[in-house]
Amino acid sequence: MSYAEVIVDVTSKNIDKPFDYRIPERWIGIIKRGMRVVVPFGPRKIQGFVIGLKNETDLQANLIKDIEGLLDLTPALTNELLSLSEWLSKRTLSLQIRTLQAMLPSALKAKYDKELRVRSSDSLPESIKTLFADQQSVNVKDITDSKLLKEIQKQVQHGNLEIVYKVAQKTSEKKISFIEPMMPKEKLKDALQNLSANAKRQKEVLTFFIEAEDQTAIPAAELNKMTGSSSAVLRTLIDKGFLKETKQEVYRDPFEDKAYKKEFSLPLTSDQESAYQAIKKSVEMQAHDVFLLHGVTGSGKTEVYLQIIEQVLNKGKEAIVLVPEISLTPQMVERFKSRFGSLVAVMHSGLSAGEKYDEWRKIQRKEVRLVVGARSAVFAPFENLGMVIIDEEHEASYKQEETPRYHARHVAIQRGDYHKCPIVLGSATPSLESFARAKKGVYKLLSLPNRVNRQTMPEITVVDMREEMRKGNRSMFSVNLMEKLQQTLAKKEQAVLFLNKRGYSAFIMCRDCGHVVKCPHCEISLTYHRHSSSLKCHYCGHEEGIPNQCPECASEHIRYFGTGTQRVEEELTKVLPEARVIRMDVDTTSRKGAHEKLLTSFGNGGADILLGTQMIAKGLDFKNVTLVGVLSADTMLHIPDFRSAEKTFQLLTQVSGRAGRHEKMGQVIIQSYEPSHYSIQLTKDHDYHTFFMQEMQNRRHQSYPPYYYLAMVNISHKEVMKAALAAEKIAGFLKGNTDKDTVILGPSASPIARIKDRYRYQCMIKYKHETKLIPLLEQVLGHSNTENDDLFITIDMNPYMMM
DNA sequence: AGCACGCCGACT
DNA sequence: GTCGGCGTGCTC
Repeated sequence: MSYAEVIVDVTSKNIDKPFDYRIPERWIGIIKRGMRVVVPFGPRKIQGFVIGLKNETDLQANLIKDIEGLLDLTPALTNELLSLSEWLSKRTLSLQIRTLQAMLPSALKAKYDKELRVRSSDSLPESIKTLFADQQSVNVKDITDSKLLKEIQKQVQHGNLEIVYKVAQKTSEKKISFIEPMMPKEKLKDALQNLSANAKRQKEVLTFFIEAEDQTAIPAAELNKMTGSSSAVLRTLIDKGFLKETKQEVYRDPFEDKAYKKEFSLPLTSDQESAYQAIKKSVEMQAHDVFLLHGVTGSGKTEVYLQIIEQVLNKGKEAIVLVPEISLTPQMVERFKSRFGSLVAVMHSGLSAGEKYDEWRKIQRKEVRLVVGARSAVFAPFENLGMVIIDEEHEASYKQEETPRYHARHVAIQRGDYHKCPIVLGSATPSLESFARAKKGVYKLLSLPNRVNRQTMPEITVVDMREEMRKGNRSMFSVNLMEKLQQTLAKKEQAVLFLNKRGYSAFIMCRDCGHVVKCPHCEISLTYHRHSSSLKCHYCGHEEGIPNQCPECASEHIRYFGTGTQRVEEELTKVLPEARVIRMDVDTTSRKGAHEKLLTSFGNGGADILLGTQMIAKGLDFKNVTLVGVLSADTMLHIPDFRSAEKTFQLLTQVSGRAGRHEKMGQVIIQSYEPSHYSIQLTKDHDYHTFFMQEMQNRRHQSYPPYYYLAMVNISHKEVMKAALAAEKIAGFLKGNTDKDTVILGPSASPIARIKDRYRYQCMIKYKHETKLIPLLEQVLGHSNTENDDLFITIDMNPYMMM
């Protein structure tokens, strides 16, 4: 095979196809599909992925170029992942290079450098000679002086300078040096004698090796610590030929300082047992079944996962467990680590690029057989996959909101089909899509309707906040919640207070005219940042100072509104001064590890009340928590999203589930301004089924999923008119070319009408069977950013974000 | 996406 | 005359 088909690292529509390259003689048989290579592309050099090998090419011999470098010795992508990338590109309408990159840790992304080298220094001007005074090559990026750049261009043309294009990967293996003696002890003793009298440190190092039991290599850092030496001293000894330095690759271990107690299987309840048996059967038959494990909060889904994984591993296969933003649930990691020890790799957003890379390599090298991770872990390069488990399958974070806009559930099922293995979706509040499929028999439904150890579900009380208001209570705590908080504190038990974050980020408002400072580039109000004492835009990064007077009415009565949690905390200390409160929000958890620290502290009884947003809704399991308060249940009901009721129900159920998970009975207070809304009432009754039926009716009437599929076309342009016009045209085109039962909504201005000075329009497509849709949308996409038009079009198949 | 080539206005 | 602006077109 002397030619390779290469997908090159260029994000452009017309480049998104395989380019043929000749494989140099020395690499024939070495270069394989899935390897990353360096190829010449036009005047530069770029990274590419080998997706195919062949003996012939249709290309003229004079046009073809040689592969110039190898970036992998073993393929970074398996054959399965290569075809998965092709499938995914088609489904999500994204460039194949984007899907290939999405499958790899960001450390493997290419880093490009342009360097200057001198070819002949004879006629170089002084300005350039000084550049090269103390170095062989100069990075073009470091040169900012435009005069100098021009001179350089001239010299390049004259052939006196040359540009060298470099390709490397972003982050590489971590290597540490090991030191070992170069000679037997006897010789070392001689060397020691001959050292000069004041070489104290050198003597200590040599003595160390003479006295050491064996002569094995020891990490330099450790050696330095033990002998009080330094790298300079070691360097000298190495240069003298007494010692040898070798570099060895090590893993960055994010869990280094943690010991995990080995834990064993717990006995299963009969519900758990029958779910377990059903999945086990499918594992044994190597059937590609999709299970929906519907288990109420506290029903022990995780234990089922753990035991079924054990089965999979025992069969010599591998497993992937997806969890939503895992860094938020250290308890979960702990359970997997303590059950499966070093067989587990962990992949989540809290890890550095290097740490993620190392975890990925453990998978690639088959050193682990199980991955626990967030969305992207669904691409773990296992070749003998036996199962994918998606915990909290309804979570929106499984949908990637940048290209490629894929849903991990979709990818998991596709992989399961390839490997002929079962997929398990678990949730207390399944997404409507999944539950509907389970009812239709497309997925297999398994139920865990009871909590383990026969605990009852917590008692939920809904408080009407309008009523509180009428009674003259203007605080954010209802009388009922206050009483319960006091009782909980008196009993030395703990409470969790949950605040729906939306609409509660810190902002600045004029008290006279109500003006809120907005971003000049986006249709969104600016967020107040205490540390920098400034206003920032979360969409474009715009930052400005805090005004002394209202820019609208010049009033000086400008008021700062803290984040919801800050305000609640303030009020809480006023009404319950004796309570110890831990607040968890973006402010208090931004530092690495802060999250876990706060949770551990709370778990150890370091506080009475845990106050927080979304991040405390999931996976927390504390014995002493008996009260859960939801301060404002309905803030999410009013966002422009057909899933808002579903999301509200899921979130409230999730939060309520934090109460009374162990021996002590739990209770939940939900405060609401719209207490009769079905998503709140049915949370109260723990009635998922009725909620499902009710919500399905709404979806049917409005032609939303799961009755229809969705696709969202987003159109943006710097000029309102051009954006609106293009949107109009696109909608017209789609209306004219789709089936009768396809509904085209819009175009309409996006809920956030402007971001980064670009006006945004959207157009939603609801369809049932639309075979022509993908090619149609490809055609639409073809008009993106052409003719230097500055028109951006993006398409989201199956959108979760309507903004 | 970059990068080079190429064709027109204002400068040492 | 030349420098340098950015429109156009190509990349195995």
